[in-house]
Amino acid sequence: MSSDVDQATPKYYLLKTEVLGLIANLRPGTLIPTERALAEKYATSRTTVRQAISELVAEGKLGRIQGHGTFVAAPKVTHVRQLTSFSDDARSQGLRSDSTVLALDVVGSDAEVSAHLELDQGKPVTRLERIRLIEGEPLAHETAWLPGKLPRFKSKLANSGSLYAVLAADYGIRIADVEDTVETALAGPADVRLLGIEMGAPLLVVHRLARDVGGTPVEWTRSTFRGDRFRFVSRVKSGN
Amino acid sequence: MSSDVDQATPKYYLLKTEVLGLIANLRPGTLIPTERALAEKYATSRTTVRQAISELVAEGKLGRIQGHGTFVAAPKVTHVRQLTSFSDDARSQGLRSDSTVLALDVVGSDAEVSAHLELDQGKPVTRLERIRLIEGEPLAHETAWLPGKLPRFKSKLANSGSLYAVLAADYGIRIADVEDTVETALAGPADVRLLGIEMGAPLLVVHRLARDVGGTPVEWTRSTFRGDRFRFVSRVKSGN
DNA sequence: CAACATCATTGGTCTATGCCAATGTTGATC
DNA sequence: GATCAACATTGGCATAGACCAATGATGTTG
Repeated sequence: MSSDVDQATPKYYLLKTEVLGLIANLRPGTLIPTERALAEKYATSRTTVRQAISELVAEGKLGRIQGHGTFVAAPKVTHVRQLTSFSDDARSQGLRSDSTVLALDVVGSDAEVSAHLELDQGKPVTRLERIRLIEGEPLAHETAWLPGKLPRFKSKLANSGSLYAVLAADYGIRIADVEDTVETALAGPADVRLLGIEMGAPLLVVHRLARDVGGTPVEWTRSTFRGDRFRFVSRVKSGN
Repeated sequence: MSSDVDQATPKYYLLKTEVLGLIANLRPGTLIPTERALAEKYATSRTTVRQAISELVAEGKLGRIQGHGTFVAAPKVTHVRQLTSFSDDARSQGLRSDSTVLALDVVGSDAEVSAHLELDQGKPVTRLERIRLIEGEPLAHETAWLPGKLPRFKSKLANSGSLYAVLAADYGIRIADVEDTVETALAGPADVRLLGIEMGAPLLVVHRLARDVGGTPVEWTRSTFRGDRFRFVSRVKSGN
């Protein structure tokens, strides 16, 4: 029967608020006190300090480097998605965008890919796996599957860097319709290795299905974005 | 020397994978062993078990209730966003949608709201704060700000439940363009209270700015969605 | 039989502590 | 002066244990 909200606020959450106040006016990169120092200052245990710090790291407010310290994080990068690709988006914001190709090959489609591309399982699909960087920092891990084989795809992609531009210019494939799904996930060892984040960090997992004018699927992509450095923006205009 | 795999992957992550295997073929709602039992079974401490379980809860794979136990979670709800609203989206999927109005009043716009609605600070705006439920379960906390006062807004909204339908039918406001930004956050005490989730759970925070045909902002909304039960879907069609 | 008090169980929070891994500094060596 | 080894510092992982809070079963009582 009793109203009972504030009484129950755990100490680690109060500490989290406290640290937020500490860093409010600090520039990105500024080191904050060590975990052991904070534990002593606020008369608590290092475990409790770590729980507070961990959540602030997961939210993108702090960063930490083992052996170095914990520091104020840089503001989030904003990313715009329309019918454009990653590289176009970045360019439109005046940001330097790069990508590292991890794999570019033709493989047999598995159950998931074939279902989305509406192909029979095992049919050849072109797989393009890339790390996407903005301002030199890895922000996303992206794997795209395209139906069939694309002749001289590698060299053409190397020139442009923009998948959608190559598809349109060299293969006559025009994207007419995309559907994105966004959900949260937590970073595992593979994400840690590829994106340079820490275990358990929140991720935005985006699946994109693109179709051409006739409604035929032409691209199925799974992208993993750093949740701490990223905002997903979609603009929709009424067709009426 | 060292066996390299042990060193690379922390024990809590191995345990996480182990538990994923345990629940792979279990129906939602099935209780898994208690934290103390798991700690004993895998010869580890309860702290380590909790770190593994906590991440699985954050990912929406498990749920837990204090005093009761830890159980397999239900699959995610899919949510479609176009130029539609929450209620329309749910209906199109055959899901029962409700909303609880927490606040419906006229307030002076603060700095953030006035900036987005392109008003002078302090100008009156209509504030509508709601909890959104699907199938009786709270999934989102949503606060919308609309420029000015809307006569008889309360009664009109009560009839329809759909904000966009009311705006169009009763006030002649037609949305022509929306921009959504999506980012991750972690649940604090207020989110815990309103959405019935646990501290530190990942959230999707969506800001929406809607404009009419003339480009005038007509709605600024901040929505907080449960990251564990939700997928954000946006469909974009080419206007070319 | 219904209502209530009791109590064991289970998750939630916190402490205190230890060792490992990565980093950066200090100082010896060439 | 440059190089490299040793060491201190800092975050990362894990243990063992304690107490609290919510839940649900058990048993008592009116």
